[in-house]
Amino acid sequence: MSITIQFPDGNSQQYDSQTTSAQIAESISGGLARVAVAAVLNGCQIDLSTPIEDGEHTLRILTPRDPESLEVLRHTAAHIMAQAVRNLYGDKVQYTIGPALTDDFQYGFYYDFDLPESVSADDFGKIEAEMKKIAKSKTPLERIELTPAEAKQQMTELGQSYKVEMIDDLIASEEGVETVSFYRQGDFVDMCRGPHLPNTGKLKAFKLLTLAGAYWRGDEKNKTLTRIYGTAFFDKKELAEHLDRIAEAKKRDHRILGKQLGLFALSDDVGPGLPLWMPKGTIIRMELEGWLRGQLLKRGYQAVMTPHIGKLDLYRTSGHYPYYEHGLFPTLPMGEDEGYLLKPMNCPHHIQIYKAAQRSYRELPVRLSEFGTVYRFEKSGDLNGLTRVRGFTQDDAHIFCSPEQLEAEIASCVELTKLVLDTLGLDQYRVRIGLRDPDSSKYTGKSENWDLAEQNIRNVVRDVGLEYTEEPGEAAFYGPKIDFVINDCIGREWQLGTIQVDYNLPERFGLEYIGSDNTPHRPIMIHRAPLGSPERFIGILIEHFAGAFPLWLAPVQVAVLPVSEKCADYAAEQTRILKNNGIRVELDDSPEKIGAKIRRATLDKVPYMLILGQKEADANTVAVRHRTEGDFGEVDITEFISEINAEIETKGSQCVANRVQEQEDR
RNA sequence: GCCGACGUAGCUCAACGGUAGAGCACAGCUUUCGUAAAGCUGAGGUUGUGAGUUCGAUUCUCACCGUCGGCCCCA
Repeated sequence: MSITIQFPDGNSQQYDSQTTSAQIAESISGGLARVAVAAVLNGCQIDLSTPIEDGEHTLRILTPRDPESLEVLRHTAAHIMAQAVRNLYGDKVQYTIGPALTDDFQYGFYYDFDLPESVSADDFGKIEAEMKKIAKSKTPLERIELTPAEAKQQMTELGQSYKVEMIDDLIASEEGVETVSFYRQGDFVDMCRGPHLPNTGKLKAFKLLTLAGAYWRGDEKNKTLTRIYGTAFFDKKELAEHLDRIAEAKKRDHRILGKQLGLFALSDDVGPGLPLWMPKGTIIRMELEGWLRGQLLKRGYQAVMTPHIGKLDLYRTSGHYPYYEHGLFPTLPMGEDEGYLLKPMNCPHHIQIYKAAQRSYRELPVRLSEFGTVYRFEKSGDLNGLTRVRGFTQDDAHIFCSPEQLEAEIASCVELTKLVLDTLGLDQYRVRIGLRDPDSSKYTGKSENWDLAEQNIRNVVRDVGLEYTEEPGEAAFYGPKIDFVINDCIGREWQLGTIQVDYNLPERFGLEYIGSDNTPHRPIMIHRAPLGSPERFIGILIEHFAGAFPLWLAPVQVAVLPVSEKCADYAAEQTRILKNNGIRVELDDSPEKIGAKIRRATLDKVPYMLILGQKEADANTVAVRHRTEGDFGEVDITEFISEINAEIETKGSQCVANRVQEQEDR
């Protein structure tokens, strides 16, 4: 008997029974055998040392060039780290899981341990040293397969209770299992699916990055394990580049830039998670909100305003209370009354506005919009700059419409959200459809309504041609939603825009409109927020632009920099002209040298600087300098104003830098 | 909330069991300057808060508050 192997190039080759992919690689070339990491047999990843069964197969040898190889490398790195931790902290260490991560911006792998003593990041040096020792030994990794009963017995003997639990789960799983695989490297054995590197010596570039707590199985009722994150690459240069990338990304952090640029502040005295908008940050918000208000008017929204608190009972009706009690600020007591809540959502208030008048089918859809500030008691450990706060605003609106109107309205919300992202150049987002988790009881309303709403959403995203993923369990408690999810500077995901279809709150609140048949009908609601929240959105925006906002959003659009006090009057006059033309301008009349003024304005990321000296005063011109493009030369102030106005109005698609570039090209 | 780390001047950071220092920023003076940092002088701190150990704590211990990284959660 023999095996027939078909290679990716289409060629086939016969081998003896039980040949391994390592041997096959060797038969192709010694070079391939040296760099081989693992193999893919009939689409499944296997170890190089796995003997191949008789028959016809396709086989691909993985080398560091293949993307899958990184996963194998990092997975083995996690095992080597586990062995290092065992060597240092002894046999009382309990092992749980240690997966490779290939999509994460920072981390390449982690391992969760239950440790007999506490470990801190200061210990990384000695763990890394131990890992280096293990790598240097070039110990082969050997796969061992046991029956579940044998595996369980061994793990029980070794006191590895988490592994015992995992084996029990494997046994109880629907498919059942015939074997449980382990990997041995020297005297260290860990239960693992594999595949792994052929030996530990291939791990040459790695670094431990962070230490964190993590609940066993992600359940906060369980014990907190110690998670160590690290990363690994095939060569040291890639690792160094990766670490540079992380360091570079961290410079965009909105919490650092927000402080440096004076955009917002958080004060211990006011309270955690309650951002304060400083004058320059407020400009960004007002510009963004003003633009969005204009878009809403065009789309037939009506602006409303509602108070920050409401009776507790309102939220019982909506279902927010007591379901979300853990996420609410405590009730404000009110004598005989049940008390009031700081509103965690605007929808109950908007619903009352809908209810405050009799509604006819002729006036649907009713689109009520409000930049409504809400308060949610986020857990202290969850707070994060502007991206996770306790007091924030939603660019909220609730659309009340008929079933016939619903999908067009959803589509319009998608269009608006995309317009917002496109206008700001946020093109790296993903779309998530949050569905209810069929096994959970946290959702309100009838199953038929949920099915309908989920179908409405699918219809729209398909029509619009959005790429999306469906994620059960991500729905709001009253309805499924379309979320626009964006990464921050270190790769964490944040939900910005959201569109939620809701058949349930109209029912809970008994909403109606009179149809053309002169009988009452129930409207459907859409909850939507294209920014999500200006706080979070601007937090992400700060990182997206690295603080260098486009002209229309820039807190200071033009810095006027007189070369010396001799031209102070001319500079003041030009400043006044710009101000009168609605430009946000700052005059730097400090007794600094021009280089220092330029430096200051550049660090403040002011888009345009006007350098004004005797020459410009004599010629009645301004010398324009761009924060990144440098000197643009002299121009008449009226021409400068019309150019930057064009850049402001077109949100940057037409800008002075382009004009100058064109001139240079000519 | 949980695990871990951190908290010193407005900011970034240093130092130390004997009550703290630099750079930038700030103020005053000098300089009036041409495309990313002029010079001098000065002011600025109950070392997050509270307790404990100690002759003495900012330093060591504990608690609390806050921040950061994860976990859980996210209407």
